[in-house]
Amino acid sequence: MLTNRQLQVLQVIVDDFIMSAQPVGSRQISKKEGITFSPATIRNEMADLEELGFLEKTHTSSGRVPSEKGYRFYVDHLLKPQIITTNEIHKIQSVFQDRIMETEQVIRKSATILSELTSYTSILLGPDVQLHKVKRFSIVPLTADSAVAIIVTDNGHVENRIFSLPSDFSPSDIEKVVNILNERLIGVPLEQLQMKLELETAAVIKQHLGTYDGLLSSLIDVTAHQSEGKIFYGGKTNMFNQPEFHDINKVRMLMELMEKTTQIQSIFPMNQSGIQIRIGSENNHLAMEECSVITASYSVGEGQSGSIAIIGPTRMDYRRVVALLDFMSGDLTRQLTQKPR
Amino acid sequence: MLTNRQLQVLQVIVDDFIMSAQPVGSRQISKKEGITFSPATIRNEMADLEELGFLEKTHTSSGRVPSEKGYRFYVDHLLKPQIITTNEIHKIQSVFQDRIMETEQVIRKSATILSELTSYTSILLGPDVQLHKVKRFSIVPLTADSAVAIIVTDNGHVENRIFSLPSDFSPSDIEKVVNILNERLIGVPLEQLQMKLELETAAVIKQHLGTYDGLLSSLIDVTAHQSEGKIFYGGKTNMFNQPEFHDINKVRMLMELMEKTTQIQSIFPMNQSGIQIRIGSENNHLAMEECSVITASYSVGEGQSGSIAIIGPTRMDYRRVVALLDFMSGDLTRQLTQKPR
DNA sequence: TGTTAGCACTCACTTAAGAAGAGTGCTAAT
DNA sequence: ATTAGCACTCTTCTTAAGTGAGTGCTAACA
Repeated sequence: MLTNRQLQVLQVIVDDFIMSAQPVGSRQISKKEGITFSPATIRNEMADLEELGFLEKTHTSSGRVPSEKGYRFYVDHLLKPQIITTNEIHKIQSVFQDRIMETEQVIRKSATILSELTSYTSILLGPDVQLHKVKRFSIVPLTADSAVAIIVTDNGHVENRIFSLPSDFSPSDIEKVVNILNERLIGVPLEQLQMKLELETAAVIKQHLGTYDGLLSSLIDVTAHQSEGKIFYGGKTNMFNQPEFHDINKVRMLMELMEKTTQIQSIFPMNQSGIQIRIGSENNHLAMEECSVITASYSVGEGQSGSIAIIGPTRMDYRRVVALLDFMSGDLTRQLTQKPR
Repeated sequence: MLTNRQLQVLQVIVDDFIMSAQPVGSRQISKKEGITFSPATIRNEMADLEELGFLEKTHTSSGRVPSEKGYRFYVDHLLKPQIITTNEIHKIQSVFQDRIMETEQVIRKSATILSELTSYTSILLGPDVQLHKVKRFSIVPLTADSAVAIIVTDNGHVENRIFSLPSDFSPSDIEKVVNILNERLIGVPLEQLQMKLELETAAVIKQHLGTYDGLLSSLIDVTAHQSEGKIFYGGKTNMFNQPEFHDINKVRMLMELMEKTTQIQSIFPMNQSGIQIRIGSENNHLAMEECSVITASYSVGEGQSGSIAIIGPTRMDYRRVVALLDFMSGDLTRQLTQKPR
């Protein structure tokens, strides 16, 4: 168990290092307000804290730097919630000010604002389209042998895909198919669409139109390649401003990571609500060994949810980012749920 | 006018520097095959070439490096067309191998392949949607006071946008409007849509439905915010591999440039066909003072066209990039025009 | 017993100086 | 006109010494 004084020293060191990015020395600490004991005493405490694994030195005679364990402790026990300013609130709420109605636009703008507010990089995961429900099907023929299938979901999202038509397919056939689809599949969540189509609707279509295997497989194909939750970034280049990322290779690895959608998906914890903080190697990713990721989630109506993340150096301003993410996720949930989309 | 020997020396220097990124010395040149004269002679020629502005030194006693003017001359007069390998041809053509039909997917994949092939950064501008013609309108009501408008174009592109409905609007009203729109506006290019809507169709709608100013302005709004040609990148991080971009600030500026869509648009020459090469400061952009941009354009059917660009260091492999861009733009045009989309 | 002053020691960082090497420009010989 | 020879320049690498921030330990002190 840590003594009060040790807690105090740890807190000051982390706070100071977050601000300055420089190893913190005993003399420097002794000058902080609230610190009543001498550098020598602080050195003793620091030696203890280092022994316990909360602090590290960059070399034998440098000041101390928080270790991952130090950050973890700080985040778990020393993080006092911060109140965000009305200015920040206004800025976050400005996402909705000009009545944008597409969820996608809202998320995109949120990403930008969040990165501007934090000066870190933001990653927003769009709400999971898989849970949207079909509102309307339509098929628009383009040429003799191709057409575009369009699926509108209950919150106004539009999926579309071009597919090839069997050669002997008439406009009235298309109309029939569209009617069948709209009769049978409205209200079905996208994730179940393919299954329903194959198991239930296929038979009906065959019955009404003879066997149109080509069309069916095309339709199934259409439903198979639904886009997953899209990813939006804000402030990708903000990393360049962090002194710990003046090393080309670190920035490069991060940038490369962000180009790979599959890898980025994996930094979001599954099925976790509330604010999650992952520090350094907790991210299980080489490129992010010196990064922390703070995630929150928002939801649209019941069930559908997306995620917000801020990725910054382990030395990031946890207090502020947590407060901002907390508010923004709440605001997004509130606003996106309010108006049915 | 340059002598034959000067041309030869300039060619060797540029070729060598493109490969090695190191200043080229007289001794090194004298060892190249085809060079029959001594280092001393070469030094004399180099002094002349420098005086003429084609070469530069990095310091008093370094080897020579091509100047911008040198590259320009090289590109204009010394660039012998290169034949691309069948391997490269296959790779480029693989874009179409799995019968992707969405133009957007094709472009996206092309960007990736081009960056892999060149190890530079590729930027592809999607074909200009403004010239697509309306194939079908539809409006799908979402809630009592909102609906999504969908425009399908003749090549299968789908635009959609949520808008608010006047409060006293019935489903049958919507049907009427959709019918009117489809009767009047099919075949109209997107760029003229707003104008036609305001000038011609508005009156018809009013006549049939009484004055629905709210709806009209919403519809006009829908057509106003058409997405411009989208931008796709390939190999954004390839720049990190170029030795001249080991400087953090240069990479940062480039990355920031690529985040700004408006600025990126401006690197594409307007209304130019064929291969265009812009070297260094010819790009009129601070971030690209040490970059060259090679652009080509492709077209989809008649009229609509998009652009391809490769951005790399001024020291880029012009021969190869020109050959690849030339082939790819031709292939894209051929394939995208072939099947009506 | 906990706290603190004092001091030797460590290590990164900076500056200076010298040595090596690549390449040039000029002059004189071919 | 071409080229060999040579002095000169400038970068880069290495070594050495000096500086300063910060520590750990010991001994004195409250």
